[in-house]
Amino acid sequence: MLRYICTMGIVRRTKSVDAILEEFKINSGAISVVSLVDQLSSRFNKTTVYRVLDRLEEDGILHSFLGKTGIKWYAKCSGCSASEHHDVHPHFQCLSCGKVDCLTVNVRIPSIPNRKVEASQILLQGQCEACLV
Amino acid sequence: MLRYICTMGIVRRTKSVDAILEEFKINSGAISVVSLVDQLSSRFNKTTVYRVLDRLEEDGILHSFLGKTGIKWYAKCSGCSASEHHDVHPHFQCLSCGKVDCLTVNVRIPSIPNRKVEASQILLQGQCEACLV
DNA sequence: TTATTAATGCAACTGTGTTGCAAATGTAAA
DNA sequence: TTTACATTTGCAACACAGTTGCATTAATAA
Repeated sequence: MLRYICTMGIVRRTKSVDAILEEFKINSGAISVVSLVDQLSSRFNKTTVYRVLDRLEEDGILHSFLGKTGIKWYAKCSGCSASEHHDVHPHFQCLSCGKVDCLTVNVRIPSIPNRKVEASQILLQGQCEACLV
Repeated sequence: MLRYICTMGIVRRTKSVDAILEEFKINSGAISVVSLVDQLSSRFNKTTVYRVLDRLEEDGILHSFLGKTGIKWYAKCSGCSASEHHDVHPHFQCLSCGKVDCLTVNVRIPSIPNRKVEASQILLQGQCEACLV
């Protein structure tokens, strides 16, 4: 009974779920919601795209973050589940081609006196492999 | 001839410029544009607030960054000018009281193979001094 | 096959930020 | 002080990302 195991996110395997997961299979990097809505606009309503992405994130299949301009991006999670989310890695946005992806490097956050750091969002920008001349 | 020295940002010392700088004198941390527009709504139009903040940033008096939800925050620069911007420090947002400020710590960004990192935005979240029980 | 309920589409909305333009205001020079 | 004029402002309308309510559609357990 799928619905009891997974009460928060995806319950039914619908065409939109498949289509969105397919996009993340084709594109190994991160995808902005804007481009995803645009890409799928002939087949699905933008509200649907937003809601499916929400549910996939709840299930730990995707994770989201904001790009430089504040728009939302999603990328596949690796090693995450609905209960545990291990994605505190940095993201990298290429200033030439615009491509965004996850970095596997670990950025050490120094301990801050008198504060408790509980989460971090790190966005790096520069030139990606393909754009480095 | 002020207007020739400083062609990009603030040229005239107007009431709105004074009022906004005053807010940053009162509040030592970062201030979100939303709260600033709200705070000053009886005296200035929101467009004016946005434009003055833009100009103060151009002159290197303030710097801006995005909070967790993608809204814009401004904080006073220290050691910056219109030509050189030294603010690549992390920002800290308290999850309890919502206060945001600049951290003086240096986060070392490890070099990423085959990529050139040119900029970084680091937002840390947790408990600030006042909220740490 | 049917009953149930999750998922969808649509339209209208929210919130943040932007633009064009006429009117107001600050400032250099007379 | 007054004048001249570019900068700054307010306003209204817009742009854009994302959300909400609700009736309809479709996936799935039985």
